[in-house]
Amino acid sequence: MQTQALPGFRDFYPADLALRTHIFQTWRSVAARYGFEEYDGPPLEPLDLYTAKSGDEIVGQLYNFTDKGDRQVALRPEMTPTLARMVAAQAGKLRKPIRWFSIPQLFRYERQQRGRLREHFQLNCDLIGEAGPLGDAELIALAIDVLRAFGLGPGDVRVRLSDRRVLSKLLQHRGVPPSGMSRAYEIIDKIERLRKEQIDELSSRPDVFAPATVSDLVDISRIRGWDHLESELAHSSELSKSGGHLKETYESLSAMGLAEFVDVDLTIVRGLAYYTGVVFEVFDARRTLRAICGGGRYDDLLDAVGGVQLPAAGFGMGDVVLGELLREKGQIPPGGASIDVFMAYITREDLPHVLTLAHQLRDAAVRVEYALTPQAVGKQLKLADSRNVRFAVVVGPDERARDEILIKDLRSGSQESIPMNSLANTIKARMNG
RNA sequence: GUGGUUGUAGCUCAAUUGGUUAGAGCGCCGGACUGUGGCUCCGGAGGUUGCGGGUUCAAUCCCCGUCAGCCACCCCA
Repeated sequence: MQTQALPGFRDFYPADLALRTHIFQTWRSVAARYGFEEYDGPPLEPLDLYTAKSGDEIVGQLYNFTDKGDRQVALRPEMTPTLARMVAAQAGKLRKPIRWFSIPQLFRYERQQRGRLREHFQLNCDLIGEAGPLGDAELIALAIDVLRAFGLGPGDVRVRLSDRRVLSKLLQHRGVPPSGMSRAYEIIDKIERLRKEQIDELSSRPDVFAPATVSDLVDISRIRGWDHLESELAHSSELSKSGGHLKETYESLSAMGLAEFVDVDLTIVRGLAYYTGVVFEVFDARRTLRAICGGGRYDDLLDAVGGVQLPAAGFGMGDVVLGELLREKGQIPPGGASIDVFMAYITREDLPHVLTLAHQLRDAAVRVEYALTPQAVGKQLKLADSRNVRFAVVVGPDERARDEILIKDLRSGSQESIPMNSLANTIKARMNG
């Protein structure tokens, strides 16, 4: 008998599930502010939904198997292919732009590390049928507002914003040939994680992006902020034109008052091959955790998956790293009481009255608990206290003789006798008070 | 998948160079307090020292394997 969940999988005890619920509620409420509608798809998909796009090597990272109908299947590692299929199937009847979000549980067969499990939940927001920069800005603003709703500010989280079209033009301008572009992307992507020796080593041998050099790549990777980038783009009108979309995206965010969260930074490339334009990631400001959120524009994917030409952009935000950051920042809401009233009784003869009254309260939507095994009153109140409950009601022979019960406010310690038949009204009145 | 590192009670951590019965705080349970919670005091339960093997008179400690966590790769949700 296994005593632990599988590696990379989580048990959600009530306190853990409370945090998860808090995260999901916040996600849903902010997505709703932007007019996004929730959808879902199957957690199990045909394997080739993923291999067609990413190649066979992705299989090593998937939970895949052959089902009893001899189908090659996989637990979904991401939502975008499912979304692309769903949208493509009904592209003709859906009003554009489509604003959809989902909170899928995703799976990945990889060695786990902190912030990276084999299973997680991810908020996915996608905007389909809009090619303009305002669409990108809308998504980035949504991501930022989600984090703001969790109590995080620009000192806590940073959006790093790039555009592959701009990066591509800059690389081209420095002499990178089309054949060396993906290698150059790869190096830009990891350049700030490389040690100096590794950079020197790269520089010492000719690479496929010649005549551009490693120091060209280093220069580009050091561009920080829109103003800096804009001055780099001023070298040619073609370069300048390539930055138009990113400029409008940035300026839109600025007009929303969100520019203080955003750093233009071309080292954000993102591994997924299907991104075609603006890409962004969100990190904790101290950069001690993995990316909290990532996304971008993927204008060709729906065509590739479903033969429908629709521009699209989206992002994903996982619950694991976000949860760690919230814990670090003390933004985990305290657990509230699970019940409103604890009913205690003195003798067995009092019990039927407790059952009657408790049920009346429950019918009135009051959360009630009582001892299921007769115990000393002190113990019953001790249990009530550990439940963090507001009111205790004591039913005993003395009170019953007068047709009353005792109601005690466990916060203040004050108590009084009230008529038995007024319990529900009294509780409801005091709960609001 | 590769390399490194860690593993003692539910949690956080102790335990002389390998040496009797592996301890403490918090938490949990019980009592003081048989019609009143929190505070205090007292008591109790809880460990195959991750697991398996080896060295030794003797292993929590040294060695090997394995599992799990963490870190760096690979890869990226």
